[in-house]
Amino acid sequence: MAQARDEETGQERRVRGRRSDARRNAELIIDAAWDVLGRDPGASMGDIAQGAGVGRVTLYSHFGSRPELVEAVLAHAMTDAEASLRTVDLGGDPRAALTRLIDSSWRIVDRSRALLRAAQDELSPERIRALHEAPMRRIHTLIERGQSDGIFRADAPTAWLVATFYSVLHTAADEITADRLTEEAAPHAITGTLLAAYTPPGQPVPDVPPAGNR
Amino acid sequence: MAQARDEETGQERRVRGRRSDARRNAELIIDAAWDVLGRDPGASMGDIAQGAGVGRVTLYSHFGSRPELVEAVLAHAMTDAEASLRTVDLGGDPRAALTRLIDSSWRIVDRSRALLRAAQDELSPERIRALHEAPMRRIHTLIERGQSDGIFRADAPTAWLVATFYSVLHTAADEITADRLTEEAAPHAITGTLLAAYTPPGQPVPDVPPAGNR
DNA sequence: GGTTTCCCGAACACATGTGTTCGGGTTAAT
DNA sequence: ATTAACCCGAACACATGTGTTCGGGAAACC
Repeated sequence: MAQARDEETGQERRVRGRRSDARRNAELIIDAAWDVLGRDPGASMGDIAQGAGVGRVTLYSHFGSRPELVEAVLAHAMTDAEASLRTVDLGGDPRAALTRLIDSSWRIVDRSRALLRAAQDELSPERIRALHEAPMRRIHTLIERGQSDGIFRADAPTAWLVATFYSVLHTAADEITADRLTEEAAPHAITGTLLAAYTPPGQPVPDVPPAGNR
Repeated sequence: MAQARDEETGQERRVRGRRSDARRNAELIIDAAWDVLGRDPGASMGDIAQGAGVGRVTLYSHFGSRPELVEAVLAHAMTDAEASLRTVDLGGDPRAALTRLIDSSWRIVDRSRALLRAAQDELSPERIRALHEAPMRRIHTLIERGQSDGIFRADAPTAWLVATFYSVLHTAADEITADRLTEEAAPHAITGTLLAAYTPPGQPVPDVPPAGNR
């Protein structure tokens, strides 16, 4: 009794005895970790504590180890992403839906790229994939619908098209970082590439819809 | 005088006084590093020395630091890749040429993926890109030709299509590692995706040519 | 066969990070 | 106002890695 699932970490904690400043600090730490790891995937626990304006000991009282913290941060980021993607209408024409999804996804991917790298150094691939599950399911479902409608190519597994989706988004993020792609040009490049990649053989590649009515 | 560019590292070394076992050890070390780092990007200098059947001190007498070694290994791998790609005929129909290029590239990418990760932890992005220059130029040239022939889409920068090429190849490698894609299915998936992604808007997506006459 | 070059284990100095313990001080809760 | 929960600097133990020094022994070169 007197237990509940913590909304962020999913870990069980006593709620009765949890003081308000402790709860606030846990959030400060997660936010700081998101920020610091987002800039430098190799940042130390000390760096993160400092970023949160908190002692290193305090940090360890909330998150027992580095992997534990990284996992909490990634989970938090995925929850955020899910919340943002939930507002996107994935109905109607699959191609239009895909375009909308890209528009509201690519910045998120861009921002959490370094964090993902930190996670890859600390967490197992299975764990990372599990944490990605919620947002990934949205994409998977959309692509699957497009495939059964004959709009997206069905001669490749859905999982492959999903992997391609992430791949292109991450590539765009890398190209932006390297200053070979501007933020303005990114959505057009991504959308054009993916709409084409998803077009069934024999069918014409669609034009990228203009930045309006999305 | 009495100096020459070392074929592998590009570094200057006295040639006159270089004993044969020393030269052989340097090669052993590079080979071992390729192998060990290819399995674990985080492997230590000690691990690599052991893999080469050589003392750690000997390793340091050949490569002054970890970044120096990693750079030499990556350079060696790129030279190898170049040699392999040089045999590919990139003339004729750009789509057919692309297919041939993929067929002889994707395994190489698959095998040097972990090494690339090691390099990313040690070398600057600019340095890594510079080392990739030779093989990348082949792809760049081919894509550019396809674009000016109207076969590949020209509404995106050549650099973006090149980035997409690498991206899809690396994704396939990841999917193979995760057992979500078989080695047999990989070439078809990669080729199908890239041929489609490169098709100009309005034109039909080509079928993937069968595994014959390449 | 003499000389130079190279090998390489042992040991060292150093840096950096993780995770824990201690103890006094602070703050939220009732 | 009292109590229990929490903060947090300092110090510690530990692990792991890098790069260097030393010195005897082995191998290559002429």
